[in-house]
Amino acid sequence: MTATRTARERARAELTQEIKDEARRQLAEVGAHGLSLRAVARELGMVSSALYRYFPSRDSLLTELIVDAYNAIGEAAEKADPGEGEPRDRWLAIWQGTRDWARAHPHEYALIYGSPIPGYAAPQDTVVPAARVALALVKVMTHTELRAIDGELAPELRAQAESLTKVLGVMAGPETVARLIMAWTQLFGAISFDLFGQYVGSVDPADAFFAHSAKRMAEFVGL
Amino acid sequence: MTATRTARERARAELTQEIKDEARRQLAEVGAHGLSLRAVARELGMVSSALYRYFPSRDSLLTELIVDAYNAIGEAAEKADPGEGEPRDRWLAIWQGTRDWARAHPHEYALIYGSPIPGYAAPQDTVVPAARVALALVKVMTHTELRAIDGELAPELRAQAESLTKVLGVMAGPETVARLIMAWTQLFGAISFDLFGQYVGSVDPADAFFAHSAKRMAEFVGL
DNA sequence: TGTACATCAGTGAACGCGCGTTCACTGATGTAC
DNA sequence: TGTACATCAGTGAACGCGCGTTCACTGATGTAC
Repeated sequence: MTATRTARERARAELTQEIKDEARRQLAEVGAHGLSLRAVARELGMVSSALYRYFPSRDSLLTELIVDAYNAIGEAAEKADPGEGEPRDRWLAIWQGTRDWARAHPHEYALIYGSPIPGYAAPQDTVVPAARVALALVKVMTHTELRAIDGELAPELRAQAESLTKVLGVMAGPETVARLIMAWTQLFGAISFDLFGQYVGSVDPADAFFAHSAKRMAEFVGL
Repeated sequence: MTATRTARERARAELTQEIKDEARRQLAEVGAHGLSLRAVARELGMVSSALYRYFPSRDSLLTELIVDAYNAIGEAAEKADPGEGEPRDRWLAIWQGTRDWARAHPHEYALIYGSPIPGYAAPQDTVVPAARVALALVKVMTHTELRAIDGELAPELRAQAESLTKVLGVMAGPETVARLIMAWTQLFGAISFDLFGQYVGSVDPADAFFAHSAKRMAEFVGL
């Protein structure tokens, strides 16, 4: 009976989700290092050993949370992109959407863009989700007539840029590719500085400054 | 007897230093959250309660490590600055010096520029040391004829920039000040992305890319 | 210079706590015939 | 449709561990007269 088997499987999927949700909630309070299986189980009214039916270890739960967070911020970036219209407007929308998600989920953001967790090695599963925001930005530039930018590049950087050009399929010279990576760095640098408190005393609140950065970096990459 | 009293005080100062050094060493292995007073004491051949003669609590030890780290990276930036010559060269030297320190002390860097530690509130003591790198960059621009840059700024950002102009005593318009903050963000954004592994798959190793960023941001702020 | 006293560093035991993970188990859900 | 068996979810006790902090104490170092 497929229907009955599905019932058990559905229950399993639901509880797996509930465990992750509760873990995310606790993440917000105590951070990644403080996340405790026992506390999660307690909150769900289960005994701690029951969690091992769903996750083989604490690390595997953490890994799933990390992958989920990358996907969530990536999806936020993609959904913010109107997909048509002025490339510059699309670019700005993606910047805003990314920042909005980060501000709404500061601890999940810290989980993926903050300090690495010592003793924890990011598995291969995180590579593709981690690239989604960057790819959303690249996508805007792919179907666009870019202002050509020249510049001298060190041979090492030129090689890296040219290799990226192939992978990304972006129609741009190496200088532009390098600037694109700078823009990507600027995006997350600004979000991190804002969320981690470094702008206190200079541009806090950082909304206007962030919007300004988004514009300047659009120009900077030739949009 | 001043000499004798000094002996005891010197012993105290030395042990305080040894405790901090050992704590720094362990920080590199287990991260801030994993730093344990008992482990530090064990390693120094003391009993854990003895540490309380030197630090009233674990948090106070952490605070000192944070302040020390800000001062160390600030000093690295200041020492890298030749103090004379072409402003652009000084700018590049400061960028390199800052990154070099960060790469040599990745965990101390993560302590100050990584995720905030949940439940830990940075005390006022960190504000001044935290500004040293930024101030080193500002200093280069203070005694320099800058290329004037115009641009539209949102009123909120304009007000923040003008207020900063006064505090920093920098001879530059608000657009330039905003760009300076972007450069500062770019500097630490790039270091963090490098150290935290986000450049793997694109510009790893990041040496050439970082040097390139330093140059482009120098131009960007008008140097 | 010598003695009585005060300060301070370091000890060792204890308090009370939480953690990840394993394991043998019970009872419910699902499967095969 | 009914029965025998297999799978799976969740239990509860236990293992072995480390943590921050307190407290009464001993003995050495420094101070005042």
